[in-house]
Amino acid sequence: MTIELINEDEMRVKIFKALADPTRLEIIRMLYQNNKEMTFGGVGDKCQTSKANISYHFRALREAHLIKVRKEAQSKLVSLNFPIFEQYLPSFLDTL
Amino acid sequence: MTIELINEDEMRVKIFKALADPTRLEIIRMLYQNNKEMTFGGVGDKCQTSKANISYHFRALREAHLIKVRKEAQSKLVSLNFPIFEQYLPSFLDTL
DNA sequence: TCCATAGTTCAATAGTTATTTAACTATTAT
DNA sequence: ATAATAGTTAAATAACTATTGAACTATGGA
Repeated sequence: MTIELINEDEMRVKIFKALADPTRLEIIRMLYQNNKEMTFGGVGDKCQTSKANISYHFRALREAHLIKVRKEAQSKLVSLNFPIFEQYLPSFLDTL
Repeated sequence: MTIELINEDEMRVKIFKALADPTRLEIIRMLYQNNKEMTFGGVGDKCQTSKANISYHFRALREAHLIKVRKEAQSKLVSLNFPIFEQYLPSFLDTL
């Protein structure tokens, strides 16, 4: 567990890069509209791309702190990290 | 003057790409805080990079419809396109 | 007309990003 | 122990992005 020391604009750049992709926008929208935790697989099934690619996109979202992930059995459960959206993009989710 | 036909998510991707850069964030913040039209040169002077590069960044912002530009004499005057921020990123500017 | 100012465009380059395939780890069930 | 399920990692590749310097266009002033 390493500590990241980045300033607010670096954070914004990371967040905007993470959101600047159709697949990742689709994931965010899915999580917002389902309004509950989903498995990586459950999300990935609805995006037509490889599981390796989904894993790549989840990493980008996680590194931007836009999602929270916890492990349960073989699966990983993912949900939106609302406070980050509140801080950096208030009301954005409602525009989706 | 060509017409662009892009859907909302393509628009979001374009906007997020445009904002995912420190120089462009700096420009947006400057325009927001100055709260008035500025010349390209006036903005560029405060960003330490070449005028060619500033021109490149302004193009990215303009293509994402985040700024409005009008020509006056030799100069170009730039200002924020508030309705787009309102539609796609409500309240974002206030977080800067 | 000639010069200065304000921006754009082009080509080159270095770095980054998205995607695929294949091989890997971890957990659960038989 | 083996197999199935769920996800990660690595290498390769193609496409895209940011930056620079030089050459260019357009406008205004001496």
